[in-house]
Amino acid sequence: MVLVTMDTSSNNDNLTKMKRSSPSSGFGADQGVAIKREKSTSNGSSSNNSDCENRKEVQLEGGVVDSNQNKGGGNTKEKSSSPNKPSSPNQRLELISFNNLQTPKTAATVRSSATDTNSNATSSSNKNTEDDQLVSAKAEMSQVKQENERLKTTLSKVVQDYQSLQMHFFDIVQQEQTKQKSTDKTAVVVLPASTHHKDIDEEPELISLSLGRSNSAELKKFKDEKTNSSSKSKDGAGNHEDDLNKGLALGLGCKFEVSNNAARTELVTNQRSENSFEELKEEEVVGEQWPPSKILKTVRSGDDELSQQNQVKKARVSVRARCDTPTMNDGCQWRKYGQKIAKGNPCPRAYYRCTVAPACPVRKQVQRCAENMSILITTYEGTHNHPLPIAATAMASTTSAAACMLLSGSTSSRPNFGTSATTGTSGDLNGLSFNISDNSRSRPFYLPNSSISSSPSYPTITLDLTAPPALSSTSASAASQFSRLSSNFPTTRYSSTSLNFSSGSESSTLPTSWGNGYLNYGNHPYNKNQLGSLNLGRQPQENFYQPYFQKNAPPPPQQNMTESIAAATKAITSDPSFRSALAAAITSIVNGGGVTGNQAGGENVGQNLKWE
DNA sequence: CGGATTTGACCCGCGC
DNA sequence: GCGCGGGTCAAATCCG
Repeated sequence: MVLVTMDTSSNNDNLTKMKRSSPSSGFGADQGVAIKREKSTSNGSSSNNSDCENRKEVQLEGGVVDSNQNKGGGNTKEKSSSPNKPSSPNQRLELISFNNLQTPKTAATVRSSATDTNSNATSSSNKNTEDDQLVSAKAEMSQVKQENERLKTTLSKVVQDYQSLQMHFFDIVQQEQTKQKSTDKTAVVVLPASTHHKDIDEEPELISLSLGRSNSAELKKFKDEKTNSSSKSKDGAGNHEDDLNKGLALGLGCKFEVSNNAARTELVTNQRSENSFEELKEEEVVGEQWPPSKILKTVRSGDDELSQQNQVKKARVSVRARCDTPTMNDGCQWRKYGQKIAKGNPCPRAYYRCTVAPACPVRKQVQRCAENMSILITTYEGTHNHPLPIAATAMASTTSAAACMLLSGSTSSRPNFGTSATTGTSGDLNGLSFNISDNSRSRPFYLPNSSISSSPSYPTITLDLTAPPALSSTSASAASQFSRLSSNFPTTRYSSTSLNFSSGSESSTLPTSWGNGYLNYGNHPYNKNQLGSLNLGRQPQENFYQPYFQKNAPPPPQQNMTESIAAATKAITSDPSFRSALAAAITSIVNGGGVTGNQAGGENVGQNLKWE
């Protein structure tokens, strides 16, 4: 609803898309109203109403309308010609707007009309007819009044929501501004993970989430920012209009630095957050003209890119899910380049490389769980440097955000997930267990096939979609097990995060259509074949959640990440049939910050959902 | 025939 | 230094 009130004209298409992609409602009146209005306008455009836009404004603005449009006998005529039950949404809109604005006048018109009719009546039967008409008109009027009241209530609620969100946003901006000033002026000291019990308000670092986009564009900026870092840092509280955009630093590339040079990490993240919004704008302009990396590569030194890529590459997201097929169909195109028998697992491990773009660094490993062959463990590594197929956006955003979450937890910016442990953190977000633990130590406890996460130096986040939370899942039990042991290992270099998003009593099977239709805007040129083979069973739900979170999740700079997840998971758990809870939750983090979805080829719904 | 897959060889990091 | 294991390469093979 915020979307509608903020920028009605520019988001019509998005609303249409959202409506198309969200056939099921259920998240409250706001969503329902948004859909209803959009439906009305879209229908109006297809019918004989050329002024549907005006009519929509009438509704949204609550009564400022050209009186010539609705007053007088035209309205009366239209009203009387229409049945009590509007035959179409458009007609209903007419009634609503008419009633909204012209109720007294129209009532008077009706009455006077009735009076005139009475005075001119020559027979009792004729008079009775007029009385019937009058009664009918009054009944209709009361009905419309009721609807008008309902809409007014909805509108006021929308305005209220918008204002509260706006206030929330400005608060966040102010906080970030304050933090930025302090961090710019002081040397950043990254505490060991064991000391990260501080409140989330003290987090000096923002999170840049990648949605599978190439980091080349951002890398360029990163480098530029890096070159200007000293001056900017000295400026401290300088003129930072861009500070307004802090907290929205959700870029399209996973830009976490997981390096030993923690200070650099801080610098990078701070600077990135400073200009991230500008980057988003730039990327919007660039649109689908991806990748500009070729140009940018010439500007950038190879070392920067390599190091950056390595840092990104180190973050891994492992997804455990039940799957009968050899690989999880995540919507992306992969080419197998190797296969190995890993130690401790009779099942071979397959290595895949993303082939959507020739130089895409993203790779994945696929291996069956040794203990349960029905469980497929897919480990993603790297960030896509190309626009992703629609079907792949969910997984990309999920893994990317999960990786960022992991990395944020492993660096100084550890979200306050429930109880904080020294190197292990666990929490419960609306029934979804969430565990952060030291990778190198927890693997033996957590991953049955620890070989899938080969290198202990890689921070790995594990998303467990296999076990119902009621039964203590492997990850949860392992993580809690580790939590007990974690105090023995106070130093953490990389952490491993386990997200158990199994919801309800359903032992979730693999959502083989990761995000297929998740952003369903029709046929996308990519992966038509894959789309055809995808399981469409959960599409409606997935379709719905993204717009919901995009619109409702507050802009989470990293301190709000936990809240975001909590809100997302709350919404998730409210729908027992929802199986792709993970994707939605992560997406809520990503999109809640107004990320432009360029990875989807510029067609992402969230593209226009920028906080202004 | 071109693209994808297979598979043995090779490289590299790590631990002993 | 050596062995082990993970990861990658690239030639061979397969397949549509």
